[in-house]
Amino acid sequence: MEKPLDKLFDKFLQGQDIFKDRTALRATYVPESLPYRDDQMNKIGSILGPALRGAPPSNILCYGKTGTGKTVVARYVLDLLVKKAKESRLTPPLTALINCRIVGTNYRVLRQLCDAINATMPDGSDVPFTGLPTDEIRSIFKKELDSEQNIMVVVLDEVDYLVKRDVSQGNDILYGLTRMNSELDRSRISIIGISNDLTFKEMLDPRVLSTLGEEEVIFAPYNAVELRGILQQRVEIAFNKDAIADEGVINLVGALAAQEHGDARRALDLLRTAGELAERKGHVKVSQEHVRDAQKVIERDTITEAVKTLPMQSKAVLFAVYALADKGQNDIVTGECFNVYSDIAKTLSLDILTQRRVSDLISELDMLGLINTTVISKGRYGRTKKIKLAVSKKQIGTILDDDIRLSKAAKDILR
DNA sequence: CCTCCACCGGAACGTGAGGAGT
DNA sequence: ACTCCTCACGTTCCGGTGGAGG
Repeated sequence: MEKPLDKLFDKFLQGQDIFKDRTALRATYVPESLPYRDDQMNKIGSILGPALRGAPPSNILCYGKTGTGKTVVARYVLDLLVKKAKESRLTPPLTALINCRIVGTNYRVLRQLCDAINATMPDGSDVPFTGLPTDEIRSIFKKELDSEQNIMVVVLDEVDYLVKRDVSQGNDILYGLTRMNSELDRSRISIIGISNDLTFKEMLDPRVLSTLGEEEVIFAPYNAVELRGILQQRVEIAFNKDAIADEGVINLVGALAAQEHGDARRALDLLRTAGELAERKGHVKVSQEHVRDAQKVIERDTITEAVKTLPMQSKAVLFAVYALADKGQNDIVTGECFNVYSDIAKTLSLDILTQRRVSDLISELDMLGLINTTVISKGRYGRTKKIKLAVSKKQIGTILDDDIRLSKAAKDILR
């Protein structure tokens, strides 16, 4: 008698795996060479170079859209710098890579920095997640760093989030970091800021900008040809020979990603998902069909994920927009949205938030890309935000229906 | 040209959870 | 037990504003 799983596992045993090393397709993977980014690498390298002789490098700001290789270049150059220093028996610079989207507050940034240099509390215990005054953690960090003559290179990935979340606080954090050099005796810090947002500079305090933006490096999006080159490089590491059906597969992935402003991360994601789809279906080769399916899967997953992880109040607001759109309303404005939201919140026995707050939630949904909003003026009839769903009604509908509380409320609200 | 609507969005403040030190 | 932190999430208050209609 044949067990159903036998066949499946046999396939894996036969070694007809599609992937050789799928980590090569992940965003965190740093390949041995980075094609098309020589200019940027040289520039960053020449700025950081003095660190090898113990001189403090200038601060750098890197700009470029997502998936243009900013982070990977920074990683690559830093790794190489440390390696070179070790080879020549010099003290390697200390490094820290902080993602400001995740580590978004002054305290947490400082804590990460402490972690990176193994700074500890006076009694030797680890620095706590919370509880200390920020000043204190700051001085702990300074003391530890200054205990020897150190050069520290701090990479602040996605710095724009720091400032966007709270302009004055974000500026404080950056100002505090740039000013720290004048408070240190022996050591020096230099900062590499990485931003997706080109307008980010405008939000910066001039004092911060002048020190932080001493040097600037621009990362242009990859074009379709370059994307193909990158894919080619990774395919050889990630996939087994002949696992890709034909040239067209890579061309297609490159073309699709090029449409998305040349996002290489996206391209690699697409390729990996396509490979996984093929693998799961038991196919031996990745075809263009798989790539197309992968694109749908990725899009659906990101939206579903975004909606599911939304706080209840935001879901209620999103649901209000959905309900209005479902009724065939074209011009949804904040006022209406708030009214419908109030009803929903009531049926769900949620607290009813103020319109001011709901307005903020709407802006958040906009930033997440779930809705689109534009501020319009209707003259005599006021000024408001026009709201549109940014994703298909059907999709939002099915996701919201999955939420038991919401789907119950839906029956009451939708007519 | 002026008015005035219906909001926008900044600022300051309050609350309560989560945690540390004493 | 009590004080002192940070921080997410909300509220209150309010000055600001693009443009249809008088």
